[in-house]
Amino acid sequence: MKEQLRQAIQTALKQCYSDGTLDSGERPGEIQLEIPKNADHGDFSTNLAMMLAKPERKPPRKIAEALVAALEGNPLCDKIEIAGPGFINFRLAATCWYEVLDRVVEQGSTYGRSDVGHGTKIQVEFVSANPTGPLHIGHGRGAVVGDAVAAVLQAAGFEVQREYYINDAGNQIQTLGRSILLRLRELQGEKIDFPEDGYQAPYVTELAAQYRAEHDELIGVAEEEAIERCARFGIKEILKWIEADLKDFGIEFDNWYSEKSLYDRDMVDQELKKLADKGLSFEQDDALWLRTTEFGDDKDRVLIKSDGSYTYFASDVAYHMEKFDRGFDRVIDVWGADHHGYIPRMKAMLSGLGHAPEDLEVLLIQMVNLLRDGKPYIMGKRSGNFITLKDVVGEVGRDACRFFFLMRRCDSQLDFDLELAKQQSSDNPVYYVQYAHARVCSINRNAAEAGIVLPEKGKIDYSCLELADELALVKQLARYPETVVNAALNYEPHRVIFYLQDLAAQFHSYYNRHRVLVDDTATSLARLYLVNSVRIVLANALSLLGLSAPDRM
RNA sequence: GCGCCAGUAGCUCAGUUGGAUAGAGCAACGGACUUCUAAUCCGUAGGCCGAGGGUUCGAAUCCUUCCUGGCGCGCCA
Repeated sequence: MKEQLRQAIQTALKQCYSDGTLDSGERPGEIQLEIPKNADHGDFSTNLAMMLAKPERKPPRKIAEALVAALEGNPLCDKIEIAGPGFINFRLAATCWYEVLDRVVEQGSTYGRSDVGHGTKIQVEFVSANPTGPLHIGHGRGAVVGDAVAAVLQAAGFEVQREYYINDAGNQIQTLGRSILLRLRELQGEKIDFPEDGYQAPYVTELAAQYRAEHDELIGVAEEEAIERCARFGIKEILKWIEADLKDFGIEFDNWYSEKSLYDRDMVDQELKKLADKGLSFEQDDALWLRTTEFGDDKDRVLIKSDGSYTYFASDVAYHMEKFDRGFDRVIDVWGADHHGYIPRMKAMLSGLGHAPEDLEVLLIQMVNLLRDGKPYIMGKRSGNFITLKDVVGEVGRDACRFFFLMRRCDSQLDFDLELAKQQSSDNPVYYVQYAHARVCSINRNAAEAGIVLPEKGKIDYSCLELADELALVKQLARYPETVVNAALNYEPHRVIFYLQDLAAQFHSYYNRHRVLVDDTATSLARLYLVNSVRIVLANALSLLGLSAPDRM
């Protein structure tokens, strides 16, 4: 709809240039078309005349008049007005709008999908929590946002892979292995002085008990080997928990990528060598450094420590280089905001390799403050005093939890009060939206009972839909595809949530004001057609975000 | 000290990428169930968009200086 209008304006503009009405020769960039906040200002509005005022050195209203004259008689528009300082306001013909309903019905579950991505390959890496313990609520937010970003990108025609990066190499894995081993010895009757820096949480003891039940008892096995076996066992089991918890939350990955496998395949050395060959790294104080300061970082960074071991950064660099080797055009990382200090060095590394800065997009997920009854709930992995994601999903529910995380832009902090979320669950916004869907389903059941069959595409009398409420609903439906595209291009899935709330509100209002099934059959059929279009779009948007669309509530 | 994010109604947040009179939800107050599901709707009230300066036809939005809150600034992971 919007694009058709844009085309028409483009044509009018060309005409003005060719007949000399406009003569600066300076062409504007993209024509900006927006939906005015105030409905009196029409369906669409453009500031084109004001943009041209300067290069043309003519008053904006004069330019607007020329453009309007060139648009005269266009079948798309009912009314074109010049307003304010030089806005051109368009009111589209009602028949154009009703075609949207046919489009929704025809496309069904694919309505809202587009191809603006042209199959560009994007990888979204998210969660990537260390496999040293269960997921907590902060991971949950990153998980939902990452999943939803991937989903809107897919809907907009990008080719998307969801990946989880497993940090299964490094010190924290040693710590996990040692912690399990010590608990195991404790279970075997040894008296153990459990270290401060070990993982103290009860699940470590559970893992030890499970290990004891499934394997031999590691008596007489060398310390280092014993730790290694415990660590591998722990990672394997914990990853099972993580995968299961995510699945219960509606999140599945296309690929689980192991950090350790980078070392096993000698990828880290290979990628570091490429950097060295390009002169991007240097040796100093027995360590190997990456020259990130040349590309905007405030400090050079160590890749290999003076003791010969690799930093976490080294494997991260290799990992990201390898992502592009795998053929992705763009890479998105979803990180906790506390890692933001890492961005400059990662971008510096990529610039050094000739990538554009926007090839890597890092989405920072701000902290989730977990509260219970308004009081902060302090969590620490070691203390064992934490509520897992699984607990929260079980307590609040999957839909409510996902909805809550998607309601805000990810770069603002979020208070999550467990009691509040539970207590409010009856008037939680997610139910508001789902209720709209259930209501249409209910109308459908009543219609079926009365022997009224939902009309096929285009088989209704549009003149029955003359209420302002009805036209407004149709216009809202028309906006859905554009909403998805904007959510994708800006990595902002919350736009879809707000769209859903707006659509549901309009529907509820309409429902309360007018009956769908009335005495006049033609009107009933037309309205049934309309509300089912609403239902399709609600269902599409809900499913896009991994939310259910219940038939009854 | 330096950097990143935020500051919009009493509370929680949107704000279509610089547009016209800044919007929702909750909380408050007043109404609507004999009618397709009241988990709903209608109405009232609520604002110096953290503060100052700048850019222009036009700023919550852009630039700048401050203020407040959160988070970072390792040869840790």
